[in-house]
Amino acid sequence: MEEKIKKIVLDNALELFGAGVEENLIQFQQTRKDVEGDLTLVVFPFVKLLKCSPIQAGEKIGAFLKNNVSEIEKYAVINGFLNLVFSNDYWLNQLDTIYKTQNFGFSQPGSKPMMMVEYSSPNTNKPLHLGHLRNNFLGYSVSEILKANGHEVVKTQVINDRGIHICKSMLAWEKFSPLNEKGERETPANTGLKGDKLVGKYYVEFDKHFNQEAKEIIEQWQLGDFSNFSNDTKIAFVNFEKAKEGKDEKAIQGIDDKIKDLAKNQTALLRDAKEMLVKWEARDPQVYLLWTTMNSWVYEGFEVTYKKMGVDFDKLYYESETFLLGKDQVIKGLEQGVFFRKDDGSVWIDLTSDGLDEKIVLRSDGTAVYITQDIGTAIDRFSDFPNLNGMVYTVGNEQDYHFKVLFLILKKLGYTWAENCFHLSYGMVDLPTGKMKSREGTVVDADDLIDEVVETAAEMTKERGHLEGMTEDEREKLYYQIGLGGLKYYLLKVDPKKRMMFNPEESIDLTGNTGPFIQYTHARICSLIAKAGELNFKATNVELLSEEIEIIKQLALYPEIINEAATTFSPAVIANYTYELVKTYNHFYQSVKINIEPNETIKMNRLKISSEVAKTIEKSLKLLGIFAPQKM
RNA sequence: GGUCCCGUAGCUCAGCUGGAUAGAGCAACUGCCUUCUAAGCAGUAGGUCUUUGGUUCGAAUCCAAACGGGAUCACCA
Repeated sequence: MEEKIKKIVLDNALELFGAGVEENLIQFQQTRKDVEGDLTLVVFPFVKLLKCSPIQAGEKIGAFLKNNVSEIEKYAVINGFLNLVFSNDYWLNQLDTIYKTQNFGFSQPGSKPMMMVEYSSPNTNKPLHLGHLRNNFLGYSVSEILKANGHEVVKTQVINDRGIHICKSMLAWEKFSPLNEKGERETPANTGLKGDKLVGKYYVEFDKHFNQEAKEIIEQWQLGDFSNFSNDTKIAFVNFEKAKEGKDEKAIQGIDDKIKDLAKNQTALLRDAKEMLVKWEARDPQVYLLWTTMNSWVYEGFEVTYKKMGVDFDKLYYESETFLLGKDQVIKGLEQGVFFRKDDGSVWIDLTSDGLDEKIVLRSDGTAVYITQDIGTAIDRFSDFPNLNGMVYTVGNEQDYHFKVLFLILKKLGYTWAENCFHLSYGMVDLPTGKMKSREGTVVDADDLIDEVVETAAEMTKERGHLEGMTEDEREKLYYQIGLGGLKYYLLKVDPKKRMMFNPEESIDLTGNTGPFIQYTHARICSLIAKAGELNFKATNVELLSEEIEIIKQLALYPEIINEAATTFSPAVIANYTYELVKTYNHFYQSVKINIEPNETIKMNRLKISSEVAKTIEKSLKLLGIFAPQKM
């Protein structure tokens, strides 16, 4: 409709304004809710052209449009805004089009280029936590939204399964796990612990002993005993201690941290962990066996958690397999002159002309750093999927700089697809008590949180739900759908880019802008339709109420909303739209008779509207990874 | 310190490609279930859109600075 009006205005600009007009002068906006109208044209841009008041300009354009666009029934000018009112027929046609269109709002599958979405990408040394939940829900939802918008999508992750952090868990398990009566160390099988939890426990265990050993070393130094340490260490320590004199508390804290780092670097534990990493890289059979064993425990645990979260992946990449991939690319880039080598043998890229720094891409000993493998993995993915057009990396905003550098390097290496790589940079999740810190035990565990949320949903649903006729299994499933739906909605309704506050109490709320509120509206419509008897949604000629037009208006926006959510990679756009739609519908539901409407034609039309709302809710929730129960 | 992000009601968030009187939810207070699921609806109250300048017919929205908060600046990942 906007296009139609725009075209008519452009075609008749000479007659209307006595001059041609630029297309961008024609600005539409949604009519304010408190004034009558279905679409608003901003007339300010034409005032200069017409050399008259905004009101006169509006009247002139309004009269012209009313005479030339059959769907426009009337118009009114208020404060330089031309409010157009569309005819009853127009809205009936809109409703019928929405009803008849398969998957209204979605684009033809495969009509847009193939995209890869990376999300989750956890370390395999500890269980998933609240931060991973935001990451996973976002990545999964963005994938679904891109599919809805016509893209083919490959969901992926790169599993951080190697490195010093993994060795720490392994070492701690070997050193500190108690033996049972059979002489076995702790395993998921003999403890009943979930694999990722068990490995995580030993990561914490490592840290505990690590800190203890560092503390003892510092105490030894403070007594002036440097018998087991190098002269450099002694000098460094003495200098730090000197530097503390006369400083304020904050500065002293900073220096103490540096002393602690110094001590940590001297611990036997870290030395052993590093040694283990070297052995791992040399494929030492014993270390490799330990590594595959403990990783397999973690994967079993992760699988349970992913299933609970309702996310999945099409293709997995393992860092242990990809970490060397980038080295060849670096050598190639070195030949191309993209990179340069320093005297010590390390390889760098100079990004100062792009406003960034120099960045290392290969260590002096020839080993790969983090970004090296990311270069390799990206290129590898595009060769694995020849039709791949772009990639979305769902990674927290603490890595903004990393991705800026990565994309720039790929571009400089000559990969044109680098322009289609996007860092979906999401903000941290804060708790009311502050930041999550694993060391301080303030991390919210993903499994525990989901269990709690489902438990609460169960209690509330037993209290107020409509559970009659449901089996125990169906009830359990419903509690899960409501609990998890609430949690997902809570994490997805906020703009991904923004840091957000996670309030445990609010996350299980059922009222207001929440998942269960939306699910409830869906269930209520399902109940209406189930009780309505035989349905007949043929196009009819009825006089629509303003409440009904409001709903049709919002339904008609759906294609735009999906497109916006897809191009901005923002599930929040879907969440907020769905919430608005549900509010509009609930207002209608409470003030208008539906099933109890005596006029059959009007009743059917209201059910038709209700049914389209239910379908839209169901589709939207699915885009967010949330189920829409029929009864609750 | 350099770079980047953020600052809207008591709290959590929408609105930000400039447009009308800045919106929701939670919390507080009032009403509405003999009628389709009250996990609902209607209403009251709550604002210096951090501040100051600039651009503009028009600024929460764009630009600059200040203040406040955060992230990042490893031959870690």
